[in-house]
Amino acid sequence: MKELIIKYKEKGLKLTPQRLAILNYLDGNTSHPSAGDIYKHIKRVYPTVSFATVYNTLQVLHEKGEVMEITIDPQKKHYDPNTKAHHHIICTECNKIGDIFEDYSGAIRLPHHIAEEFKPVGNHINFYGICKKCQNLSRYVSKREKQKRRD
Amino acid sequence: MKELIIKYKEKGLKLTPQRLAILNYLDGNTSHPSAGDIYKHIKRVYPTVSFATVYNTLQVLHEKGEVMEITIDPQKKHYDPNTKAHHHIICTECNKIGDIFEDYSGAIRLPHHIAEEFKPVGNHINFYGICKKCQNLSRYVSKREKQKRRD
DNA sequence: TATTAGATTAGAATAATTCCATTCTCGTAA
DNA sequence: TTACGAGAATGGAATTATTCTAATCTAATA
Repeated sequence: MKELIIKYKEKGLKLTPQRLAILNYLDGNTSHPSAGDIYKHIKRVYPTVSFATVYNTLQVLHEKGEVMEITIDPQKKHYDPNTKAHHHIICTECNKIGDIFEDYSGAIRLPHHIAEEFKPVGNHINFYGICKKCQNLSRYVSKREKQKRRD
Repeated sequence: MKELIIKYKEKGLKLTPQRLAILNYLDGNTSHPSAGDIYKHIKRVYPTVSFATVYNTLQVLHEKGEVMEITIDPQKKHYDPNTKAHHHIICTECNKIGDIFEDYSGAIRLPHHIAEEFKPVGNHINFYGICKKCQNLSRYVSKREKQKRRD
């Protein structure tokens, strides 16, 4: 976190209280929050914070390579402050996201004819599964009802 | 396509002109259209078609396993009538999506501790790259300007 | 050909995200 | 310190994707 603040300053970015709160919330956070999750959390401390600020900050952080934008939930983006290359698994029932730090880089090379057309810049594996909790719930709760339980 | 119609009927679904138009548009389509793309196209033939019909049809097709929902573009879902397991590459400049039919299934096994928590149901690799066209364009066009060129 | 389950429609509602104009403030230079 | 200016925060409107709803229609079959 300290380093993040320093890095932030080095890049000529202003450290406002709102930004600090967002940085603090993200630091070490493994819950893969959405912009809305972050907004809700920051709002507790800064009730006047605007969505635009959250999005702006996330955009800046993303541009600086300080957060990962996760495209795994078709409803919305999620964010991950862990920028070490890794992958994710999402529960198809409750949308809970888990981290996967296995290194598959050697195993998922692009086929030649694709590499000829696209200059590769990265990759990300979306795994889909059903988490323990939902495996149990699904015995008696429909998916629609579980949808309602999502925060 | 023929088979799809038959399958469609077998499942007790009505074959309306709008649905047929959507099925026709999707059949063999490798352009990974979004719901909006499909809507725009069908509207030419059925000017009164509603977005709800497009979404309904896509949902039905998806439930029946006849189209793949692609979560690679954070802006919106894309659809792929090719339901053979495969992966995708997206151009980070123009969002063009390409297919990758390489089989990586043996190479991307879940780590044990994850497999213990999640019952696996699938996976999908998102590759990111810059397509030929954008590699050339990028010599003199900013990303913002290219954004505007997206259809 | 009448029936009806299921499909279509327009439009409203919702949700995520972006945009914009105004106001504010952090960080620096005097 | 203090004043300044670039960049940041704000509220609210606007956009975009998607879902919902209630009324109307129609494909398929009896």
